[in-house]
Amino acid sequence: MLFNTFVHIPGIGETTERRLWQAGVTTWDKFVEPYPAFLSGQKVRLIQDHLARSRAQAAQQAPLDFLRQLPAAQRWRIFPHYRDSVAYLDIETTGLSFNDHCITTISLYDGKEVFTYVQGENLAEFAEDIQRYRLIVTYNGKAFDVPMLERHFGFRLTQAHIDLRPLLQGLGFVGGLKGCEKQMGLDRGELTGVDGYFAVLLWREYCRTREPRVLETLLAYNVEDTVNLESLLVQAYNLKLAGTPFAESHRLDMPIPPERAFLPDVALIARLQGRMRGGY
DNA sequence: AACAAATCGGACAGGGACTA
DNA sequence: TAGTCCCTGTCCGATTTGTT
Repeated sequence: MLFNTFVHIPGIGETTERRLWQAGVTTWDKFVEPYPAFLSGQKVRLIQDHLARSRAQAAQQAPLDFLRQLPAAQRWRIFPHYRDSVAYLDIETTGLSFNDHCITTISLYDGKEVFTYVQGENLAEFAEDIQRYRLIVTYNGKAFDVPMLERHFGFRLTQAHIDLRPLLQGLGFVGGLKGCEKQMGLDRGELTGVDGYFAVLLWREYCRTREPRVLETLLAYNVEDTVNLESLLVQAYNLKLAGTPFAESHRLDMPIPPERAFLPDVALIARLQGRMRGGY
């Protein structure tokens, strides 16, 4: 809903934007004479100036500049405009600490296809692949995944980035990725109970045994996280929309998850969980 | 266990409407 | 014109939150 947005203009907050919508100014093109009476001449000029700039940016396909002007709490609005170039992203590591950081696997989903990257195999390819996308979607990735990736690869990820954690928190969903999925009706099947720490154990087990099924289980978990990000963002988008006049017209359909490329080994999961409880 | 970012709450400033 | 008040937007600091 970029073309319905006015809060990117300094001096225009959510209240003024809502009043504009109520006055019938639901898109940039509808900001024409006669202007709503509650706006002073000064405000009218301010909005005119900024809209001219916004139109130019939209024409140049420079939505990144547009995004930077948008208050953090409103970044979700750009999502549909990037849908054809989005990377849902999640990484697994050898632990939580930034000191002994070591990325073990990366999973990337672009809405159609799943890509995975494994340390010791093809991890380096990620650096080039990620450049293809204009939007990154993560859960808590601003604080964890992105800094970790930037440190590992020595580059900066300059794409637009929607972090689902604060977005969902604002909608009342807290409790981590798994908690949010549960509250929003997503089911993990055999992977219920597998978490980030378990992924660390799976990697250790894989290093020890070199069993392909161990790696496949880890990747199944990693991919599940990534694929679910799309459903969560679509639901969050629709919930955000509910407070606007565009709830019906801009509503997004729930995505269809891709064919599962990796299958978890249920017996292995049970065995490792047993070992965890046993205190190993 | 460290860290980054967003949110929240409260304080503050400025525009605009109204009155005398 | 001066004085006042309300609404809106912004700023600052503290707090919340979750990642493997």
